Amino acid sequence: MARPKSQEKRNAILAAAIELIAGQGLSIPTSKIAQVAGVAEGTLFTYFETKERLLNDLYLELKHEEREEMTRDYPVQASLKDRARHLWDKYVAFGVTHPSKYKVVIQLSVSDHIHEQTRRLGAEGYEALSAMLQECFTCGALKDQPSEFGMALLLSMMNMTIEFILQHPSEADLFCDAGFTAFWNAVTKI
Amino acid sequence: MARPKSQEKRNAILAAAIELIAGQGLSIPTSKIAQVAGVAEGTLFTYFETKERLLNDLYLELKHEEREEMTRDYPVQASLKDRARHLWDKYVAFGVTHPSKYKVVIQLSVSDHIHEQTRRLGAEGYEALSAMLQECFTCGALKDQPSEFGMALLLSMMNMTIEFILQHPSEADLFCDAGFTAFWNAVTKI
DNA sequence: TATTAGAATGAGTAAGTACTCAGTCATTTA
DNA sequence: TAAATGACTGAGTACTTACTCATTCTAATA
Repeated sequence: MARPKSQEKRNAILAAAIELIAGQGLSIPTSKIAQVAGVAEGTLFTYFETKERLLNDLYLELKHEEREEMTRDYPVQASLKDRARHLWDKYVAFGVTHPSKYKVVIQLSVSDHIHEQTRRLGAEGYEALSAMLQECFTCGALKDQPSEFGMALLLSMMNMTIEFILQHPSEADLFCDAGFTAFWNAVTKI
Repeated sequence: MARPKSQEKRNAILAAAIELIAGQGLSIPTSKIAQVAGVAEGTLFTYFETKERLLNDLYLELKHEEREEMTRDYPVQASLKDRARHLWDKYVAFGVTHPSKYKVVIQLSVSDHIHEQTRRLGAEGYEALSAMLQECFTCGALKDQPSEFGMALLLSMMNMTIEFILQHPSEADLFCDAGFTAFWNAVTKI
């Protein structure tokens, strides 16, 4: 029987954190985040115990969004190549249309603020993707490698493509295509 | 006519910064760096005007070392594939045998501490590599892409390989090989 | 409507941090 | 050897930051 926390405020804090971290880096003060979110600094700490917790929660939130975006409308019945292409396009589109979110995930990933536990949680839920990759591998030059290798390869190539498009936005489709072709050749050719 | 600065002390400061940043991140205090380097905090500031300057100088130093390592013993007369393989092996070996240096470059790259000017300086000196890449492209699926795309692709695949090996050190050679095969297929197949 | 749990506030606090500077010392040159 | 330059030192300074807490407000229930 009391005032409930508001999802809206929580989202406002996370949104402010995204914009500020993308622009100014992880050392942005909590006071600034609260200010941009339109709440008092104390309020930030009723939603997130510590700044570290805020960063870890933010990381999970973004990873979750990424995964949702990738697997929305996944064409289960389509050919292997079309399914791979679907994931590729969705992930790249997510990064390109939300550059701040993309930058924040990257910054958090290489920082020392994200706990091992958080990383593990963020990497969950990719079973379908992993299975698909396994399938891609079966006849290609990488058929003896563990599926984690393929996953790492795919992720790094998608990230490279996003970063390249962010620097050369006028030919986004061209580079998205080129990136996928490179990946497909890397994985399926002998 | 006075006491000269010592290259040794400068190196000690940079070495301390590498180890500490690799382990604790960029927010490591200058006092700690000075302490580990075995000099007074004030001394650090006679070698580097500001912490930012220290980070930018460190970035350039590491980029330079990377490039030196890559191009040492470059087999100018060898086949295209052998030359590509040489660069691949040297770069990956550098990252794997100097994980702290590798981690620091990556952290600096995505941070907001490195100036545009510094980035440009760090990217200089890759003309030979760029020409070689152009040659790799000529008959492959990526023949219409700019050479920067190939460069970005190569770099991201090498970094992925280094990171994967650091997590699975027992089969380093296997993954180094797999990574190169993936790259070669990505770039030369149609 | 009255009660109450607990959300919201923001000035305050304790702990750092980058950088300074007055004094000391080492090295070079005249 | 003496003078002069500037490197070396580390306590001190000015500033920033994550987090607290006494107080005020709000909404859900009895």
